[in-house]
Amino acid sequence: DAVHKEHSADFKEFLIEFDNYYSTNAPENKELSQTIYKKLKANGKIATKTIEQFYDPVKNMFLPDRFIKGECPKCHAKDQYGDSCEVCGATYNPTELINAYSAVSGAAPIRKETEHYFFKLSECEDFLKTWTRSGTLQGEAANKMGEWFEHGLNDWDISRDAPYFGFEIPDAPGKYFYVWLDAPIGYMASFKKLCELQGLDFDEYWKQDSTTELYHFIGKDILYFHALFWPATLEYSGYRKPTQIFAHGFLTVNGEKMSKSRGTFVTARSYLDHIKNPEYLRYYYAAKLNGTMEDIDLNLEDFVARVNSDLVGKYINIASRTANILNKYFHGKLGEPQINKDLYAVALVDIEDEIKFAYQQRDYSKAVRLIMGYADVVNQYIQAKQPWVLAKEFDLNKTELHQICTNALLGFYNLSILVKPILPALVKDVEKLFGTPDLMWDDLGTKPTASIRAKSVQEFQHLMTRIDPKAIEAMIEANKENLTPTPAIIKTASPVAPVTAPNDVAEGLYISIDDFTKVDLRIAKIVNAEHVEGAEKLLKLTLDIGEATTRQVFAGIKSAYDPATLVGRNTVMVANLAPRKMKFGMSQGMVLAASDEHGGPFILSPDVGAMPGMRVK
RNA sequence: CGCGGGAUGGAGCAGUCUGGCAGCUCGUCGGGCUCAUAACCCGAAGGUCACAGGUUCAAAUCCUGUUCCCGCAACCA
Repeated sequence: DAVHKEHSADFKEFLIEFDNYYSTNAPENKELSQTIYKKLKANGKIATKTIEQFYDPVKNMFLPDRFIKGECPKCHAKDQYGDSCEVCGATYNPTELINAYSAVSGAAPIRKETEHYFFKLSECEDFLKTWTRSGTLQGEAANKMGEWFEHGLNDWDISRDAPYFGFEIPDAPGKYFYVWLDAPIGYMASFKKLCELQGLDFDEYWKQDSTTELYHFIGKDILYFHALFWPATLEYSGYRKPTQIFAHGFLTVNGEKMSKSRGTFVTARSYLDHIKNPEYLRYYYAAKLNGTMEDIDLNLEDFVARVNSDLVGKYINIASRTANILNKYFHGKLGEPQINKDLYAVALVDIEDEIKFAYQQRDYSKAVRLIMGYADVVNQYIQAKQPWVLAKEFDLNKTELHQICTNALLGFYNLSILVKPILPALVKDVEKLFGTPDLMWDDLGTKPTASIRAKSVQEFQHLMTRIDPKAIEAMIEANKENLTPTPAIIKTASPVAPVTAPNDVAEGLYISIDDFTKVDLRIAKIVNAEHVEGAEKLLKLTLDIGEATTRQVFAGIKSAYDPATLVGRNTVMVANLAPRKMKFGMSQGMVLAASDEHGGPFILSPDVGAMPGMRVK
């Protein structure tokens, strides 16, 4: 609920509107998920298979592969995960592990049979091959699908045993739908709610042969679910499929992954706190986005330059420079609007359709290039006509002067219509000034019906101000220092928050003080920290815990820390953890750090006075 | 050989599908203008289009190979 609220607020402030912003945890979703499941079952697409899985007898839960560890059956390395050995690289089933134990409780898992429900995806291969190549996906996305077909499609395990969250499977007590079954069904559920609210006919939109167009906008990381499982689910439960699926890439900042230590882990909230105006960012994204799956980069210097020169220097400035003359000489009234040949008949008509097409292709960067080209044309027009020269002999040139300013302002009016999808709030202000509410694409080239009002002229100059680069710096600094995680990363969000894994393990079990004292926690001084060649997440730390020799520990904190800033710090480590051979060398302990889905890791710092080697208890 | 994307003046990008004089914005330099929010207009410098080979009258563009970079995955004790 808290996350839902934060997302709602962020979307709203970034001027993203929903007819119905809903949750997957809704009664409509439960009902639809169960209905769809029953239809799939009636169509013979559901199978049950009894599989043998490890079970934790202490926690009373089945253990996913990655929660089981044991000795590698090939090379006999200790403490290997359930799916593959990191020492010799072998892959195997968890059932093959020697002396397996639960990573949750440490207890020896017992092998227990359990019945799982499968969606027979293997039978959908022909349908999916046709569907994914029927223009529903981008080229790159279709290529990616091709890979999966090459390997052959496996049946999809759609059930999870309790304890799990979500919806129980009908007639199968203790069995729950895997989240990715009901997550996309959430789209339908949300729409169903909207139908209730607005009296729409749900079936008309979702029936098999519905002619309504249905589009999904997703990040490329969840393509698998939306382009394979989802259409197959719909096809065999008697519903219509998406018209098209648009996947886009990830966002990097200054050419790299977002990073806490560099302060480039920019959340929607911290952007709003520091930069304030959401339309700067909307414009910048639009200027960079195209219809492919490419990642885009938020280059902060470029961001400031681009917004200031394009939006303020070119576009807004047209209004500013003309409105002032109108105010001074014509009481802020527009002249008789007429279609100017140079500005409209030639320059705009030429690009109007091209811009429209670019928008339709989701090639926003192209649309922006064309629009700004038109802004140049208008500025050049003003320059060529030199209204300030005409104004010197006002009586002689009155009519022409008025006409020029009117034409230029009409250019601004048309520009505003062109950028409205990108800058809705700004254009709303423009509409007020012209007295032409709800401008639409078809209004291009038409004349504003009302003259601007004299008292509004000043407002033209305040439509948008420049970004102060200091605000960017402040935001970066604040994100560096204030490592308190703020949720809701600016990223390519999916409409329904996908849930990743079950982690709500049943409560009620305590450890004894003896169990706790088994853990030897020590204050450790970081005497050296360095990057590890070839490792994406690891830093190699050399720790002094008051012993004769230092400890070498690999820690997965590279994403959040610059090694140089760590050297000399004191922190807390587990000193009696069994040494472990990692890909890059032995790790002799573990550094403690906090993290959750909102952020992290954050390593711990003792209060001043703690010395290396002191026991933590 | 795990998968995908990329490499084009100092920065950010277009152009590649469909081969035909290498383009846009910012920055720099020079000039103009003064209506405008250090804005706007004109001009200049700056690129062996990552590298090597091939096809062609002609290659940034098509083909082959190589290098480097980014994202995913893996490593997170």
